[in-house]
Amino acid sequence: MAESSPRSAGRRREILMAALDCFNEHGIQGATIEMIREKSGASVGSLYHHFGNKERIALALYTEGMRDYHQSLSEALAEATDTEQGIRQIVHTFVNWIANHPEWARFVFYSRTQVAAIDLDAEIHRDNQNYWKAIREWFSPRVKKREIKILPMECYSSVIMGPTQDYARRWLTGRASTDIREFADVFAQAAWDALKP
Amino acid sequence: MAESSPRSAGRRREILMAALDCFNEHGIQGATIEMIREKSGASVGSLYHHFGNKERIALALYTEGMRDYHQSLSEALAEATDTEQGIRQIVHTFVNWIANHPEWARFVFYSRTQVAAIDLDAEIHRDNQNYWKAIREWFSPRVKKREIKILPMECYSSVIMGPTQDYARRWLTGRASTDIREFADVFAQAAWDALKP
Amino acid sequence: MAESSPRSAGRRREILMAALDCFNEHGIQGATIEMIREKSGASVGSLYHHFGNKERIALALYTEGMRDYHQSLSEALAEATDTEQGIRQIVHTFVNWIANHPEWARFVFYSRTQVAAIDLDAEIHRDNQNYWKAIREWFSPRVKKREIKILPMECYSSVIMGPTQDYARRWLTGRASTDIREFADVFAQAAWDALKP
Amino acid sequence: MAESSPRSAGRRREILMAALDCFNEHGIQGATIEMIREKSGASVGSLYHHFGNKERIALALYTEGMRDYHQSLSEALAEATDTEQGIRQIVHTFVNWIANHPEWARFVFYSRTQVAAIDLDAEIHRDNQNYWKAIREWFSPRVKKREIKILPMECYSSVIMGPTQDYARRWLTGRASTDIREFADVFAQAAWDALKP
DNA sequence: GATGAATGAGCATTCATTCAT
DNA sequence: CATGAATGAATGCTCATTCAT
Repeated sequence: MAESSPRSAGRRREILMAALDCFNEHGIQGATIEMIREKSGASVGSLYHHFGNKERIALALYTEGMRDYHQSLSEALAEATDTEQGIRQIVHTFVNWIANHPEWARFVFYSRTQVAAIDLDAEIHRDNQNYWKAIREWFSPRVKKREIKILPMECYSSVIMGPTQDYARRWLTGRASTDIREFADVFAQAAWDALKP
Repeated sequence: MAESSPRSAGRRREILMAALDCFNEHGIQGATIEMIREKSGASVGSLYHHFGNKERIALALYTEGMRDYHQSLSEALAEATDTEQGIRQIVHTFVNWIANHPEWARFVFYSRTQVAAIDLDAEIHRDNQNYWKAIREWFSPRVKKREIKILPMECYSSVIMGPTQDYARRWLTGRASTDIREFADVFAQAAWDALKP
Repeated sequence: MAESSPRSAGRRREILMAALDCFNEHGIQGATIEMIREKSGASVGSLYHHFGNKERIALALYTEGMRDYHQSLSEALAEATDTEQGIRQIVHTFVNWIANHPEWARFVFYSRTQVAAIDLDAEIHRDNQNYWKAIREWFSPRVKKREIKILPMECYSSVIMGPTQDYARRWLTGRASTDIREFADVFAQAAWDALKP
Repeated sequence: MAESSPRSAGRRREILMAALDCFNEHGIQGATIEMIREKSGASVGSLYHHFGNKERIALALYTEGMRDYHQSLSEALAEATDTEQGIRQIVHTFVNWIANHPEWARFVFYSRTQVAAIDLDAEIHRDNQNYWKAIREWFSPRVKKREIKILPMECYSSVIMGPTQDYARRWLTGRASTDIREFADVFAQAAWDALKP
């Protein structure tokens, strides 16, 4: 009663975390309610009480994960003093977030398509727009001042994040073994090399 | 590229192509035998006669897709005279293959994890090893001759293919609209910039 | 007809009325506690506090509905001076009650079987017996005095009420559109025609 | 293969008959697929193979039942030479059909509302229109020739069938014990009394 | 009296797979 | 090689009911 029922807040989180594991191990479709139930310790009814259906658990997971990442990035960009440092920060923030939340990162990478197909509300889409708006606001003036090389608009994110993302996918699925943090500088450098005027 | 092999003729091919669409639209798990049956025009019995079970349809699709791509790449590398041209060829070959087989590309990108979980035979794994061996054979001497910048081994493929791959994912799922071929040079340049000594 | 009894006041009545709508729309089995909760504005706990379970809501509804109708009929018969007028009164009272309480009438007609299966207490059965006893007491002397045509005992109620009841069912479910009151005389006449000696 | 697979025709019928019993005993909603499966001896999959879902079993049952009854009535009317005999035939045909197919009759009477709510295709509605059209074609000329008393159009069917229907409901649910056939003449007479000019 | 989170048995339905023809 | 009826384990989800606050 005091400040958000601790009981149910706990339940909700327990369910979410159990679902994260299950979805990563079996995919959203492959994971069963029963698996999530067993892992979370909640009852089936409780699962449905809190989320309504399986897809909405996935949606909540995706949304919360992305918000957490977007938050980290915003804070990093806010602190970046010059352009080069900002670009490097983008890569480092990404790498750190992945390393700190590998399960969440895996889910977000590998379930984007499926989750997007679910998002009736277009909640994710809205979140995404806000995110890109913030990114653009940081970039625009720097492109104008020619502190960043001119590229087709649609290529920037791929050029900056592509290598990191590719390695992250491999690392998160065990196809690459070296901790991604060891390569953060390599990828940050690659990004800046590709963008410096 | 060769004329369709006799094994792939008729019914078999129809089923495979129908399955490709279904898997891309619903995922391997989400697609049902009934969907594939309807789209292919074959009967349930015929599906099982040709492939044994659903997973093996996915496996066949993946294997054939990858082999076709590997073939293209081998041919391209064989023709590449110098190192820079080779690196550029890698990107261009990738881009062209994606543009010529978008449905197949989508499947291969988005179902890798699921298919890998299926591959009891480790057939894919073997194919992959052959592929990487060929790649290494092309690269090694050029790294030794210092025609390519020294990077941690595990980073090369991410640095070369990451941006292209990232854009390809966005394009194939409709999140980016400009034809990937228009950016082939941009990504080839980025790759070479990152690797030139 | 008396002012709502204290037991029926407030919450209890709100729940009953909400349940009536829900039962009519979805049937007793098809209506859910959640529907009744939403329509009544009460909480789940409150529903159970007042009625114990879903079936007992239906039972209460049926019992109160029937008692109200029986009451109307008793009063009507008490005022009937001669036999023909009495028979006509029976039909008119029925028609009026239906027209004044269409929702209640629908429930009572269409849920009789289901409610009967519930009535552990046989409360309804007892009510019914009292009702038929009263009817018989009004009829018997008139049959003896030959003021009513002799028919097999079990046929009387069907002959008197059948046409009205049939039309009522059709009207209450929208299969007939003309207000049943417009035909009250037609059906009263048919009843008397069938019974006059 | 010869003339409609006897195997599956049998299955279909077995399922239908099992469902009829279950629906009558528990209502459409109350009957479970498991009950029908057990009683019919078919597998769950077979049930769904033939009917698609539970509601469509009910629909098939209703449709086939009504068609059978409509057929009987058509034949009876076709043989009726004069008007009085025709009216009596309507009642007798109804009584006989009920007595010969009591389970089917119960289902049709007590599930009409629920089945109507299911009938997306309005198949029943179409059947019904054909039925009423045939009835009207028999009646119209006789009303014009004044061989039948003038009543409001919507009242005819209630006046003719109401008493029989009311008794049938009571008999089929055990609230009346005398075989309905014993009263066929009583109800036929009542109908003709109400309609003779 | 009121509230609503939690429970879990029960249900309709799906779908990969088999096999007789 | 082809067909499609049959199978039944597995699954997502519902909903009456309880009970701590």
